[in-house]
Amino acid sequence: MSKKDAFDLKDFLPYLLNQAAEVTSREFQTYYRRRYGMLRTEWRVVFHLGRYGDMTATEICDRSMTHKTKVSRAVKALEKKRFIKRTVVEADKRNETLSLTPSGRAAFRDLFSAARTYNETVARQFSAEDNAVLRACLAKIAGT
Amino acid sequence: MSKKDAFDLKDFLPYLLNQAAEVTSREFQTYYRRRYGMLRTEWRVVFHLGRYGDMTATEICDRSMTHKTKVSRAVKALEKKRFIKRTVVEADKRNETLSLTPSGRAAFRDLFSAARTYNETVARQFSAEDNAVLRACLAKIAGT
DNA sequence: ACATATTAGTTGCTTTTGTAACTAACAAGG
DNA sequence: CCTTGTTAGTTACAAAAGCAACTAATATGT
Repeated sequence: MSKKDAFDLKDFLPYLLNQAAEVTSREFQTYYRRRYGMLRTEWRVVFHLGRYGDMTATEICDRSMTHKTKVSRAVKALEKKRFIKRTVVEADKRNETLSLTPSGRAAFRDLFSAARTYNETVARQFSAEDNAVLRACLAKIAGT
Repeated sequence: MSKKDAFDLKDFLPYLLNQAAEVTSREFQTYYRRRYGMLRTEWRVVFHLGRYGDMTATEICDRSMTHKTKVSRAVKALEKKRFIKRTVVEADKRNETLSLTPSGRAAFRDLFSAARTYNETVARQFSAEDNAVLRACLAKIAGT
């Protein structure tokens, strides 16, 4: 973006962000997809339950900024694959607490460590300072 | 990602990148969507033709790393809206040169300047150095 | 020249996502 | 209680994307 007219697709942040997001998503996808037949939102749900403990679908929506229909469908699919189970909350029967089954927990442990490893292979390309800047900028843009 | 076990969704680059990409895409989308009824790939096609001149669909695929079916459908839609037209290349009748119509050119000028403005509002949040780091990291991750 | 491979682009079918309308459970004011 | 409003979650329908098979044109090796 040096000169006035030299505005290029590669200078356009929405484009850059999309390309980068697509590359990393595709790469990591192979783990949860090939190995567990999960979709991205399903992996996110498993991540939340495994990392933060049992919670309701709405809590997952709030924490991961994901729309409730996406989470609803992910929960249904994960239940069918026996990775999670639901328990209606007696005190308020609108709520269902979600929790991992043993095989869900096993999948989580595997994917969690794969995620850390993958994350490090991406991060290793950059210096510690650049990594910090990158993460801070992304978090700010994402509005977190 | 400070301690060994403190690996969080917000430390996971594919997640961060996706969130950031989604926010900016949604924001900028309103321009081409509301004003011209375009989809993202359509806007990319218009951008390419307006910024770099006439070219074929395959060239757009290569330059924007977009799959050919997406471009094919975008071209069809843009043609229907009278933003672009196609001309079969006589030397090799498999190729079609795409070019903007007058109203396509007008839309491009408008969107091009909106894109620059939007880009600056995002970039303004960060120092020049951080912007450079951000862009370099994204470009590297995207593999460009 | 002819069988085979490659390239440009399209189409059909399936999967995934988005939007909005819906049910069921609960809350709160009168 | 009973109307009105909210919240959790689901579902139906439409829009969009992915994938693989397809047509048509050209290139290549023999």
